[in-house]
Formats: sequence, structure tokens, C-alpha cells
Amino acid sequence: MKPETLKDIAKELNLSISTVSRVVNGKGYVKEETRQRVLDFLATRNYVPNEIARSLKAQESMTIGIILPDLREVYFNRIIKEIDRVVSAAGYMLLIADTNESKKTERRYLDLMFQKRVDALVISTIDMDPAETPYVERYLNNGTPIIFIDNHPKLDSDQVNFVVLDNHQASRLAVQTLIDNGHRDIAVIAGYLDEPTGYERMEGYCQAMEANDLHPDPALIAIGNFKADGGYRCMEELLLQRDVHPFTAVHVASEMMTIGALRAIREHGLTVGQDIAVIGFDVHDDLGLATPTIATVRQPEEEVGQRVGLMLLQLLRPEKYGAPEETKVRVKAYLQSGSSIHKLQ
Amino acid sequence: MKPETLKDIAKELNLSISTVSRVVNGKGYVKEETRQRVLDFLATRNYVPNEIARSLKAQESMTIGIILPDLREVYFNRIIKEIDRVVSAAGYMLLIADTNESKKTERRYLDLMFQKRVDALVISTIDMDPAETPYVERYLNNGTPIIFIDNHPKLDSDQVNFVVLDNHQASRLAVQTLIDNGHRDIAVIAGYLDEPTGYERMEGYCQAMEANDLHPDPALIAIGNFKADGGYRCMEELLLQRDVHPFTAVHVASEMMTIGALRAIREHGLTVGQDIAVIGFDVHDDLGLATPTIATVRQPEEEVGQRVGLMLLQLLRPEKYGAPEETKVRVKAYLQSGSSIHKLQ
DNA sequence: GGCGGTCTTGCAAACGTTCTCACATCGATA
DNA sequence: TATCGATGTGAGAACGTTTGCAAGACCGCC
Repeated sequence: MKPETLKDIAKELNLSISTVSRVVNGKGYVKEETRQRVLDFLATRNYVPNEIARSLKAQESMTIGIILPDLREVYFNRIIKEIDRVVSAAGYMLLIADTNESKKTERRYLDLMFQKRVDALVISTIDMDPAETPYVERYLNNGTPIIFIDNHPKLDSDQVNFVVLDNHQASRLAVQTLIDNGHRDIAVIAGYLDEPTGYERMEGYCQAMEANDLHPDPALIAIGNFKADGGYRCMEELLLQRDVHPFTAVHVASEMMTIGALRAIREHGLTVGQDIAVIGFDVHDDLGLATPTIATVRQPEEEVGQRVGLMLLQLLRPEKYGAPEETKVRVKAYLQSGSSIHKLQ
Repeated sequence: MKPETLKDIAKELNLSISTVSRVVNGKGYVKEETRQRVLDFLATRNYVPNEIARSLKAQESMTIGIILPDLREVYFNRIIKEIDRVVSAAGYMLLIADTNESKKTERRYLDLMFQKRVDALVISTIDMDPAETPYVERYLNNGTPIIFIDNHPKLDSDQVNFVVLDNHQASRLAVQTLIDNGHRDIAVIAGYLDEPTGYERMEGYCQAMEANDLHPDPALIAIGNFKADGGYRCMEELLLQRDVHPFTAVHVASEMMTIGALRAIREHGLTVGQDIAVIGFDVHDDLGLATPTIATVRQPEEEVGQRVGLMLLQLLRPEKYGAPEETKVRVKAYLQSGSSIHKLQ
């Protein structure tokens, strides 16, 4: 019933625990004859080393914690998959938790994972409060590396590692694409400006406009809530005043807001990619269901995952993987074109 | 640097380890005065119990392993999220691994998770081979519960628990929906018939037809490979012989095949929901991007997750959660209607 | 034949808990 | 005052590993 231990094996073979251990781990002196005897015997049994005991002794759990606000987001899954691929090759496994967007749950998991003594932590936090720092600090004091993804707390210790999207570049890329297609009157639906994500994307829009000697018209800037209803509402407002403040294209700065904006355009009897060009942000339509196909800027999830994975290994085993060159990484978005953008002129 | 231990605390307070342990765990006799003294001291420090040591002593890891072929499938994420929600309330955490559809990797993870002594295992296996059984048997011999999801191995011990979709009912529901809309000449694109998933859905199609006194025309049955290209190819074949073997509707028995079939129809210049009615299987278009919206039967992922979560707790702590009533569960699919089905007559 | 090296093996400590047991104290009861 | 149960505390074993150390066997060399 209960798994066999080294002790059981040793007793049956009339050997000491140490000797059997040495055979199993293949380190230390063992007479070839003895080694074979142990190996042969082991083949007939079902011994599996107890990793928990090993962890206790070695003071490392070979486990990496991942805390996320919502596991259902495709975005995170791709990242996790890559992280798993990279770190599992080095023997690490992933302990994953979904906080369901709750700060309280996030803290609870931060606690639980520390109890479990994860060797490192990857987190997409929703809690930028200084109040959280004690929870995070425990890890840092303990020398346990943390990598933030998706966003990162203001606190700017050099112990804070992150891999996030270059929001400026992403929105710049989106707007520039519209401009390259001949659009000049470009609206933007941004997210909350007090969140870095919202603010930076908005800045990216301005940067691209100015780089092309276009002046962002304040009336063409709408502030949403990152959700579909916000995107819908913003688009409505823009459309209602379109005769006064005309525009031929719009950049929507999040996936869900893009969904809402598309619906608003359709309901106004206008056609996307014909009357109005739309470029979204991080729209996932991998099944290719949308018509017209939605042009969007996307983050390279695989790259993020691989970067995080590698950085983890480098932080955990610098002697083996080398010290990480850069621990604050902003990855570049890429353009996924689609027929939601029509050429102008 | 290194986390404090009970020993450290005990020494500083001039108490024994046992006493401090009793305070921390709130069990056993401790004088109120002592208790306060310990608590006060603890508040100034950063002691976090070492769960690894606890696990070793208690012979349980408070950890549940989850092995999946591809973490990116939305389907799995919803299930995981629910499982996490349910079992985390009881103190369990999830150890998740992505086998990337590789049998070899699956076995490796089966091994690794056993080393880590997970208290239970949830697996969507791609390996029905008897050759796998030794890996699975280790768990069973050890009394570690396993719950299969998505599919389950032929081996029919009563130790084999599962929560899967009722494929018969699902395809029956799909076909019946077409019939209810007036369609009588109904084609089906099935998956591999040597896989239970493919076979059962196909049977469901036949059952619904016969229940309505319709005779499935063998020429209207196409066998795909569960992938988009298979769906495309099958749809092509059906369309090419449509004058000889006419049909007004088709049921496609998997998500990716549905995508392929839709493309084929479009490329033939036909309109879905007008020339041909389509009902898919497990098509995820939660963003609502498709036009027309795709009617589909779907599995209730949340229900699956909750069932699995509850069953886990019941298997792990029957004294607390009661013994599970049923350990072989087939959940019912539900209909998600869409404009890809037009009414006939 | 003694010496120094390489092998071979086992003992025992350590990792940080939990928990049984033994012992001590104390107030209440007979 | 002796006895008892309840209360309070600590010593130490146990969980299953890894590993430093010691002791002995074996070998070749001077």
C-alpha cells in the first residue's frame, strides 16, 4: 500500500540505506557487483524516490509558483505552456493558482506558496498596493526570485524582475499601421489612464501621431474601462459626434474593448474595413472566425514564456545557465494584419 | 536569509519546539500567558511554517497533480479554474503539467508527479495503451485517486474514476436541433471511429436520425481527423457529390473540424445558415466574432470542473465530504444556438 | 612489512515538522 | 492528606532522504 522506501530496499538486500541511495543517485563509490545487485532488485520492485524528503534535505522544492488573476485568458496559457516546457527540462514543476481577480485570494496564495517553499515565483499581480509588499518581501528577503508578468509593481528595487509588453511600441505600431494605410483622422479608445497599461498605450498613440506630424484631436480620444461595454460606449460617443469630429480609423487599446467597439460600429449600420478601419489590441481570433478578420497588435506570448522560463533558470542556477543579462524586459508587439483596415485614397 | 524555523523561535523564547508548535497549530494545552507571549513574538518576526517538512511528517503533500495534452485549450482552462476554486478551499494546490500531446512526456510527468507524492491526480491522457498501466498502476496500488477527464482508458477497474462528456447525448442534441428546424437530409463529419470520442458522437448522430425515422445515408457520413484540414476535406467531398446525395444541414463533430468545414462552404460560394445549416461541436467563440454566429453543442466546462473538484475532495476526505455517489460521470452537453442554422419549410 | 592511496560500506546527523509520552504542577475532592 | 483529573511543558522519535566521516579491505610500491 504505502510506497517503498530506501530503508525497505536496504533491509531486503542486507545493505545500508546509504549504499542503496548511492546506487539510485549514481554518485559515490559502490562496487560494481553491489551496484548490479541493487539495480536488478530494484527492477523487480516499484521503488520511487520520495521527492518530499529530498526537498526537505536539499532545501529546494524544485517547484515554481505561478499566480494569475484568471486562468481562462488564452494569453496566460500560452505563456505557462512555454514556461513549463523550458523549466521542466531542468526538473522543475509548476504550481499554479488562479486568484479570480481578488486581491485577498492573491495574498492567500502568496502565503500558501511560500509555505510550500517554491523556488521561484511568477506572478501577474492585480495588487500594486504597498500593502502587498510584506507578502512579496518575504520572498525577496529569502532570496526567492520573483518575475512579474503582464505588469509590475511601482516599487523599483533591482530585485524586481519582469517581462512585460512594450505598450508604447505596441500602440505606436497599431497607429502607424493605420497611417501607412492612408488614414490621418484617427481616433483611439484607451483604457483607464491611471493604470500604466492604459496610460502607456495612450502615449503610444500620441507618439505615433506626432511622429507623423499629426495632431491628436482631444475629441477623438475616448477613455474606456478595458471591458466590452466600455468599448461599446466609447465607440458610440465617437460615432455620434462624427460629423463634427470626423475620423476614418480607430485604434482600440484592449481586446474586450475592441469587441464592444465592433458591435457599436455594426449597430450603427457601418461596415468595418470599409467605412471605418479598426485595429485592435491583443485580439485573439485564432480560429479565424471573424469577418472581416480583425487587424490587431499582439504580444508574442511564446516569446514571453520562453524569456520567463530562461530567466527563471538563470536566476535559480546561474552557475549552469549564466547570470541573466537583463531582468527587466519589455517585449515587442507584432502586427497581425486583417481586413478590418482598408486603404484610404 | 534562510526562513526561520520553529527551533529559532523556540530558542529565542526559551521554550521548547513542541510548545511553539502547539501555539502555531492551536492544538494541545498551552497556558494562556505563554500563548500570548509566543503570539506577540511571532507578530514581530516573519515565521512561515515549512510545508515540506509538514508534508513529510504527515505523509500528504496537499497537492493535486493535473496532466494535460495542451494547456492552451480553453476547454481545459475553465475546468482547471473550477477545480482550483473548489479544492483550494480545502487547502490543496495544483501541480500542472503540459505533455504537449506526447506519450513519452506524459509518462515522464506521471513519474515526476508520483515522486512529488501528489495526493491525487487528474489526467486527460492521450495514452490508452496497456503499456501505460504500470505508470498508472503505481498510483492505484498506492491508493492515490485518479480522475480521468475528457476521455478514459479502456481498463475498467472500479478504481478508474472519470468525468467525461456524454458524447452520444451531445451529438444527438445537435442533430435533433437540426431536425427541429426542419432539416431531414443531414450530413455528419465525424472523427476517427477507432477513438471512443469519434465513435460515440457518430453513434449519437445515428440515434437521433433513427429516433426520427430518418435513415442515415452512408454517403452523407464523412470521417475526418479531428483537425481543421480534415473538416475542410470532408466538407469538400460532401459538397462535390451534393447533386447525387443532397443535404441541407451538417453536424461537424469537433471544434477544429467545424472551422475547416466552414471555410470549405464559404469557398464553394455557399452561405452558412442559408444554403447549408451547420451545427458544430464544442466551438468556442466566446468573443462572438463569427458571422453568422455558429450554433454548437458545448460541454459545460464549469460543471465538469466542479464535479472533478468535489469528487477529489470526496475521494481524499470521505469522512469530511462524504463518499462520492458516482465516480463515473458523463455530463450532458448543452445547446448554444446561433444563426448558422436556418429554418427549413 | 610498512605505508599511502583508492575503494567499499555503514553509521549517524541533519533537514523542519508533528505528536506521543513522561513528568510536573495545581486545584478540587474524598 | 492522599488521590485524581485537568493543565502545562519538554524530550525525543519519526517521516525518507543525502552526505560527511570513519573504518576496514585491498592494492602497489619502496
